[in-house]
Order: sequence, then structure tokens, then C-alpha cells
Amino acid sequence: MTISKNTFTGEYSYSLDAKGRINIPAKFRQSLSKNNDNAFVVTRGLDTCIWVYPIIIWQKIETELKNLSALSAINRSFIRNAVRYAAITPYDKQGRILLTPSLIQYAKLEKEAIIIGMVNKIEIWNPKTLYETDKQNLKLDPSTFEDLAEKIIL
Amino acid sequence: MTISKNTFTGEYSYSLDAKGRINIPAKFRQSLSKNNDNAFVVTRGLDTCIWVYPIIIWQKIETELKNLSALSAINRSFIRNAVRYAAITPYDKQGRILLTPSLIQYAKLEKEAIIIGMVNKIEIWNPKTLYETDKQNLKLDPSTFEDLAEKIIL
DNA sequence: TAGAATTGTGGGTAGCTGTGGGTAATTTTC
DNA sequence: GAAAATTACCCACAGCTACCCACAATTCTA
Repeated sequence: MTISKNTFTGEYSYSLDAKGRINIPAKFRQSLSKNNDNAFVVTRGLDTCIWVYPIIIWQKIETELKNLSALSAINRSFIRNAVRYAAITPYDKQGRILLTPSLIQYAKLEKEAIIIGMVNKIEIWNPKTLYETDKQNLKLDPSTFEDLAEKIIL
Repeated sequence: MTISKNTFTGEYSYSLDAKGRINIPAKFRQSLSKNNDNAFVVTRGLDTCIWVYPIIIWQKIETELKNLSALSAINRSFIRNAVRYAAITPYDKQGRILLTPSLIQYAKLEKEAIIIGMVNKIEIWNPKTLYETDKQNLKLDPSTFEDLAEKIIL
């Protein structure tokens, strides 16, 4: 059951197997629009995690990136990290994608992994790293957080 | 009988069964507009309870989240927290939704549960927790209550 | 008020999902 | 060109979930 296509929510615990494969939750796969061709785009996240995009969404992002100014440092960093390592990854009959050793190393993934739906993309985390990041984020400016909450959450 | 669509009022006592299912009062379901596709979105509330949204309402939240730039760390953290506990939950022929173990644990739910209509969303509480929270809230600054009352009530 | 319809709660089961492993095809290395 | 290593694809299976039915209690209706 999904609201709208290519939209992901919720947190799941999955395991990375010995071959570097990880299952994408069935609910997420069901949310994919038909033109995604049994594949995702996998790349480095800006946090210490792996980002997984439906192909359709990734194509939009690429288009938008072309319009971004190349001068901004953060844009350059994003392009260097996210775009450079992006690869189209088909999933098998069981719904698993194959992660490259490079990505596994980047996200410090071990056997246990947390998969989070982030609306228009999916994140794969090492539980420990996620926990540490959550703790760090508590130190971010709370007023910005509240502003966002008042605007967005009912 | 409902006042307007996707609007919920009143307090009900229901029970959570062994499978983690809980019934949404028939009156609430009747209040749903047709485009809600026999499903709700459940997530963590800001208090120790579960929030239940009609899909139409949640969709608005999702759209706004999608428009936040992923280049900002605070935005990423905000999205992660807003969405990671959210699950789209269709209700069965009997009108029950399935709660995740994570949400049941968060709201400290046991068998008995109180369901409260909160205008544009629904709250599910452990009766004990609700009682405690009510008691705490009495200690809050009464003038704030009066301010709110002046703004909202005629 | 009596019958009919609806509502809340419990439980069973077929099919799906997540996970592990095997084998043939392909690529790499010597 | 042959052996070794890697990759892609397939199968198996336990556990779980979605879906269905049953039934008592309550509400509605005529």
C-alpha cells in the first residue's frame, strides 16, 4: 500500500549478506512506478550512509544539478560525492540490490543495516553510525527545527 | 454523523489485539473523504502517543518535505525524524490498522487503548500515560491556555 | 420492541517476504 | 588458451503478513 509513486517512509532492519547484497523492503519496491525498470540508482549520501534513488527521481536530480551554480562549495562537494559514485543497480528476483565494496566501506556497513524511507530517496545505515548521527543532530540549531516543524507538521 | 471530512472528535476506548491491530472507530472512518484509499498514516506523536493521519493530510506533509533541499544537514535530519517512524497502514474489512512493534513500544501501549479525535488527526494512548500527561499539563502556565482560547474560541 | 444491520474482537491460512546458498556464465589472470 | 576468480541468475525454505471468515455485542430501524 503506497500513497504516491516513488515515495518512501518508515524504518526497517535488514541484513547485508556475505555477497554484499541487501534487500530493499517490499513496500518500497511496490511504491516504484513502472518505468523504473527493476533497478535503483545507488550512491554515497552526504551523511555516512548510502542513498538509493528510483531511476526516475535520479534523472530529475541530474537535470537540476546541471542548473546549479558550480561556484558554491557545497554544490561542488555534492557533485563530487553523490554524482561521481552513482551507479544503476538492478535488483534480483528476491528484491535485493548488490552494493559495491566501495559503498559498503563508505557507509561502514556490517551485517546489520537500517533502511530508512526519506520520502523521495532511501538511506542505508550502519545502526551504530545512525545512532551517533542522531546524537550529533540534537546539537543542531533547535529553532530551525521548530520553524520547520511548525511549517510542515500539522 | 460528521461535521466535515477528515475531521475527528471524541474519545473512545478500544483494545489492541495480540497481532498489534487496533480498530479505528467507525465514526472516524466514515469521516474520511473518498480519496483516502482505505488507509491511514501512523507515526510517533510529539507526546507519548501514536498519531494517525488520513492519507490526504499526510500527503501534504510529504510534498513539503520533498521540497526541502537535501544539501542542508538540518533539513536532512528533520526529514529523517519526521518520516522514519511513519507507516502507511491500510485498514482491513473490520476497520483495523496494524501498528508496528516500534510504535507500540514508543507509546507504551498495552491491551487497553484510548483513541482521541484531535480535529485533523487521531491520537492513540495508553490510558495510564494519558492520565499522567493530563496531570502534568495542568501544571503548565494557565495564561497560555487563555491566550489560545481567546484566539480560537469565539 | 423485535428484527436487521453494523461494529468490535478473535483466530486461521494461503501466499509473500527476507535470507541463505548453489550453479552456470562471464571475466580475469597467468 | 586454460585455470581461477568473479558475477549473474536461480532455487529453497522458514517465518511472517495480508486477507478472509466467524461471532458476540451493540446500534439502528420500522
